Amino acid sequence: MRKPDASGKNNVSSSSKFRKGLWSPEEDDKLMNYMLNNGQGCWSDVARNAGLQRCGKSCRLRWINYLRPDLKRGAFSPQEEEMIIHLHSLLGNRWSQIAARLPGRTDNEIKNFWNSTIKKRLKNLKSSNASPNTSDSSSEPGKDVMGGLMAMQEQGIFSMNTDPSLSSSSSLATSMKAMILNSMMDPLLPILDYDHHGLNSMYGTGASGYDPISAPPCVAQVGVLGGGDHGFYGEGIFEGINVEIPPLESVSCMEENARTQNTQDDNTDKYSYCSPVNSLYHKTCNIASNNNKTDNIAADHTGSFWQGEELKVGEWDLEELMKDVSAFPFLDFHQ
DNA sequence: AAAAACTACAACCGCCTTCCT
DNA sequence: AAGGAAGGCGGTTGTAGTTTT
Repeated sequence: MRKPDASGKNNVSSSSKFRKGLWSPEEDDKLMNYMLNNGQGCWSDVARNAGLQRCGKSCRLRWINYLRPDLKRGAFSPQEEEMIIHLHSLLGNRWSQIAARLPGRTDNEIKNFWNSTIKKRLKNLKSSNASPNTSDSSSEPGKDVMGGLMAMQEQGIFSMNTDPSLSSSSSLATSMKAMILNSMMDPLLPILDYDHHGLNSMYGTGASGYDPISAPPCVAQVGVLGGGDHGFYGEGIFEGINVEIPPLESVSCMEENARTQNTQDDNTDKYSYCSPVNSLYHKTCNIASNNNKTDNIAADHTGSFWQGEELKVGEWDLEELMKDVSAFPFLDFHQ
């Protein structure tokens, strides 16, 4: 942390007229009062009009990460932890999108939490789970995966639904377990990159190039770890389950819905995206008011997930997915 | 008790996208 | 269409506080 400058004289670099470093209580008061009285406008105007020697960016950050009244304080709950792990397995390091689904939490907070706590925990888990006899794990990754799931379940990271009717008869469930576990076990691999085990990036077209933003839609053939060598798309068929996943911003068809919802929400507090889950998508639209198409995915309630035999571009609906965790029978977020 | 090591997290930086002129 | 300004985001840094040695 940087030292706050109580005098207000220092921390103003000679090359910039703006103050840097920790915010003093006086600055916080100024910004808070201004925001509560005037609301958000152009951030550089906010800084100027509030009488702050800060750049607009700094004010924005301070407001979003610290002063906003709807922020939750305190430690993450176990449920939030589970949610973060789960969302990270789906979204990678897209902290803002993860934060948008955790009311009252900021991307910075989640990012810090991940880097300081979860990442370490998973790393420890991974090393403790790595048995001395590792020869089998490379040839039978599925075993490794299930072992890891068990270990994480024991440590309370999440619980597995052990109902055999759900876990053993469903190749999809098995595949999803493996997918999520893989990303959990190695947080450095954003989603999947299991070239040699039949899994590959769900998003990218390259073997290891994870770029969900630029990558075109691809067909992810959900298979079981330890399957063939053909990767996650193309010719490799594992269990005949094809899931076409669009890049997250391929949602032009959703924007109309988002706009409609925005209209309804015009009178709501634009800064408050702390809301009940069932209205989270409304708020997400507001937060995404700057045409953040990615977040608008969350606004689509007309899309379907796992409903059709083949999902089309634009039907990937993460919010729907998150809303109904029963889509993931192997994960129990309500323990 | 003091020093070293570690942890948590606020804030900055730089890049990218979007908006406006 | 081009260019600049502003906003948004993820990565990284720096340090106060805590724990360990």
